[in-house]
Amino acid sequence: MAKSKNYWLMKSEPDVFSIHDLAKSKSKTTFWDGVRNYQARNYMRDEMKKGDLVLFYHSNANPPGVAGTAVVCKESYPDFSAFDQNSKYFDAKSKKDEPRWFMVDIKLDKVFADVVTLPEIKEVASLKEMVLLNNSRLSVQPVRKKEFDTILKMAKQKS
DNA sequence: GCCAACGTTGGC
DNA sequence: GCCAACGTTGGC
Repeated sequence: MAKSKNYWLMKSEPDVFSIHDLAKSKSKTTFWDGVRNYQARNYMRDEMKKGDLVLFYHSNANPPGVAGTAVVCKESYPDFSAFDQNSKYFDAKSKKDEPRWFMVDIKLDKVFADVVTLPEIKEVASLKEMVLLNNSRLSVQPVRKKEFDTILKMAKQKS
């Protein structure tokens, strides 16, 4: 029996790290450092599995929206930026022998020809229950398969 | 740049 | 354990 995949949405500010930065990264892969929210951490640490699919969301962007997809290619391990005093993500409370923050690696899947924008997502009745629309501040969040597929379809229709 | 929503911190 | 104060996120 094939194991079932989980679906996620991860937010990044394109001024900091956009999907195009991911496309330019070595092996089109990056580590998702800097998450300092317990709920988001728990999803990454406990539930994200290799092969899970991710909607790559541009927050604080014009327009905000889903810019493409990625795949989880390495399961959770300590976020080493928390140990680095020179990092803006440094957290003295995260110890190497007892890390507080975790991250995963993701690899680019597709860059959408056009961003599926937040206003477009808001217009779709079947997407009304997305965490994105109901807990706008959570930067790593689960997405239902149906929602993931709907957004892929919207991206295709635009291209 | 504003500000609503919400998570975190810390005094008590 | 409550909750006020504060900081951050993120849409607009």
